[in-house]
This record gives sequence, C-alpha cells and structure tokens, in this order.
Amino acid sequence: MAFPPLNEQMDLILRGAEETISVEDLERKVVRSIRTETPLIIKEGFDPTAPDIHLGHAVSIRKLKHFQDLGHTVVFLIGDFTALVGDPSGRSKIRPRMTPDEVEKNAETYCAQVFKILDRKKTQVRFNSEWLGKLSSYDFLALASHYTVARMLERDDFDKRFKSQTPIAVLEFLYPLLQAYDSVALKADVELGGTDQKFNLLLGRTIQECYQQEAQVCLMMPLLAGTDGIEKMSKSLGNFIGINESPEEIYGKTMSIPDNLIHPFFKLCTDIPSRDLEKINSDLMQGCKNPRDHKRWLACELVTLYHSREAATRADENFDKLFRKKQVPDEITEYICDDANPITISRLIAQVGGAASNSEARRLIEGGGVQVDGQRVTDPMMQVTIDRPILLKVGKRFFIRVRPKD
RNA sequence: GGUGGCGUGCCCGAGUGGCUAAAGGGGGCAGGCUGUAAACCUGCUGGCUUCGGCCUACGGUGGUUCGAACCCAUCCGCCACCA
Repeated sequence: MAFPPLNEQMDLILRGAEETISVEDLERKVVRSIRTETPLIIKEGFDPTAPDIHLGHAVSIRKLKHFQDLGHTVVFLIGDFTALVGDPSGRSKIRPRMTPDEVEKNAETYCAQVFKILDRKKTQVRFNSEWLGKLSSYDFLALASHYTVARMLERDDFDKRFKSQTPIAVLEFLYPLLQAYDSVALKADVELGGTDQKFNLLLGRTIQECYQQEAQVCLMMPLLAGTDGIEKMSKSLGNFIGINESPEEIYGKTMSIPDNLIHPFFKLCTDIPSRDLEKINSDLMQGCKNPRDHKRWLACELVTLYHSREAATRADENFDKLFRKKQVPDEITEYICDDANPITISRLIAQVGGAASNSEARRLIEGGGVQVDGQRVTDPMMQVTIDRPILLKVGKRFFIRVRPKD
C-alpha cells in the first residue's frame, strides 16, 4: 500500500501534539517508511483498572487513529501485567491488585469502547504480560542495570517527593523500566502518551538503545481538562465525559464546561478544520459572539462523533427545550408505582432513583430542588396519591413520570 | 535493630471524658442571578423514622466508666529520627 507524502503525514501527526521528541527522528522514520513501504509501529499503553474511556483518553486514542488512517500499525497495549502486580505510584493510595479475570473483563469493555474510535481490523491489541510475565529474574536485573537511581530522580515527581522526603516505593522505580521494555518487545517506532508520561516515554528511548534498537519517537498530547475546568479529566474526580455515555449526557456535560475550555476541546476532541478552529478562537477572544453558541456546536460535534448526527440534533433540541425554554424533555423515563398508595414524597423520590436515600430526598425538597407537575414541593412529608401519571423533577435534570399500576 | 509520633466524615483539618452526627475550610449538591459559563448570594452535605425519636460513625479488637473520638491494653497501618 502507498503511504501519503511526508508533509501530509507530518501535518496530521503533529496536529494538536504538545511535544515531539524529536520531530527530526519522526521525519526520518516516516521517510524511511514511505521508501521501504513498511508501516511504523505506534504504541500506547493503557491501564485496565478503570474501564471507562473518557474524552481525556480519547485525545491520544484519536491520535492513534490518525496514524492508522495514514496506514501505520497501531498497537493498543493493555498493561495487564502492572495491574496484576498492583501499582503503588501516586501518593499513598495503593492500587488494588486485580485478578486475571477482572483484568480480562475490563480489557474487553475497554476494547468495545476503543473501537468507537479505532478501526478494529487495523488494530493490534496486545497485553504486556505476554513478555513481562516471561521475564526471568536474570533478565529483569539486566534490565534494571541499564539505569541509575540518580537518573530516576531526574523525574520531576520523584525529585519532589525525594526532596520533601515523601516515600517512593522501589517498585515505582521499576515501573518506568517495565514500560520502556514494552517498547523493546514491540519494537515501537513511536510511543504516544500524555505530557505527564514524558519521563516514561523518554526512558523507552534509552532502553531501546540498550537493546540495540532504534530509539522510538515520543509524541506527547496535552492533558485535557475536566468539565470543572481545573483538574485534568479523570474518572475518580468525576469531571469526565465518557465516550460511552448517552447523547444527552455528552451534550449536557459539554454545555456545562467553562468558556476557556471551548477552544481546547475543539482542538483536542474533534476533527473540525483548522480554519474553523482559528475562527472559534478569535470569536472567543473578541467576545463578539455568545460563547454558548460555540459550545452548542462543540456539543453537537462530540455527540456526532460518538453517536450520530441525528442523535446530536435530538440532543440539541432537547437541550433547547429543557434549559432555554424551561420545558419538559420529549422522552421521559416512566416508573410504574405499585407500592402503597399514597406515598410520602421523599420516599417516592428515593424509590425512583432521584436521590440516594430518603434523607437526601428530604434535603433536596427542603432546598427547593423538587417539583411535582411543575409545582415546587416544600414539605418532605407531603403525601402523594398516584391515581394518575405525575411528572417529577428532581434537581436540574432528573425527570421521571410516575404512573399508577392500573 | 532502637526511639518517638500519627491514624477523625468525600478530602484537608479542629476536638482530648458528657453540651459531638463531631468546629473550620475545600469539594459536591440544591436554590437565586445567568448562557446548565465565570463571578457572586443563600441553604444542604451519615442512615432509618409511625417525625416522638432511633441506629451507625472518629484504624481493628477488648477493657475502665453511669457515660469514650477523647482514658487503658492489644493488634494493624503509616510516618519521623537514630543505627
């Protein structure tokens, strides 16, 4: 198969990337690949501990897709070995060891989502236990002998922790080496990751050379901020937009991001032409247009990407109705109430899932967050009789229609 | 190997025998204002309840006491200093 010309490839590859080490190496590899008609091997590792993929992960996965579109070989590497051992990195939270079953299950969920972005047929899914699990202690020590403690301490977070006398587990020193060894095992030409992976990616270069391989190119993508606009997007912080979420969720969450995230989201999460990107940026800078309109556009793009154009239109209309016209959404979940009638309102809310407990429902009511048929409820002890369908609204977005059993 | 310290709610952090479901802050949720933006203001932020109360909670267990987050014993975990 023929590869696109160098310029075209470089443009696409470098688009949105934060840093490349080095562009020259990349160019050299691409040129050779074109000449020898050999695809490059592009690798990125993923931790199978949290099986939900969000827009933050998608940034680099979409970059993998770019490589794939150019005809290169993409290896989606699942770090099952590390998950099995349990990684103590970070502050103090010991990550739980996972059983092989759990890892496998997560890996499956992972793949199902990843292939919303990547082309299944063109993707190699690999597990690093395949080679790391076979490493003998002799091999392992040999690997460790290629690096020094002093150089490990160059890494920013290790350095800080060392200086502030925060503990660093020996294991944490070993992980970057194992990740680097993955690159050796795969003979990776390019490794992709977030900017926070810089050290690990660079170590891949060093270690590959120790094993007489050409050093990989490190391509770092910016970290995407979460919907709060402060922290990076992560599942544990709850500020994420999952690619498997419903059109309404994706749309709604997108609409809640702060204005300064509109441009980065467009840039890192969508495929809109760079011309449009510039236009958006200048609009936002000059303030000549309500940023909300750009946000709606962004929300539509994202829903289209992970669902469909039609779903985006629906979500958009639904949003308009709900939040601008303060009306009720088209489709409302129904709940058949077959319980004791009448029922206390707070109990009903907890039962239909509008609150986690009766007490929480009660607090919501006291805080003015509950409406029945458009009327605000003030008494948590109010008795309701379900002898006809009633519309329940809890908070900004929870709607449910409760109807009698009949 | 020795010595000392620490472990409180989602997180940080006060509390050192009853007035403590536990100060204060952060975060979160809800309401107001808006563009489901930001900023700001207000309220809420363990569970159950026949709305009288009841139950669970300050690392685990056992004890002292009318009464324990607080005192004692022991176990676990973390940290520091010395070697």
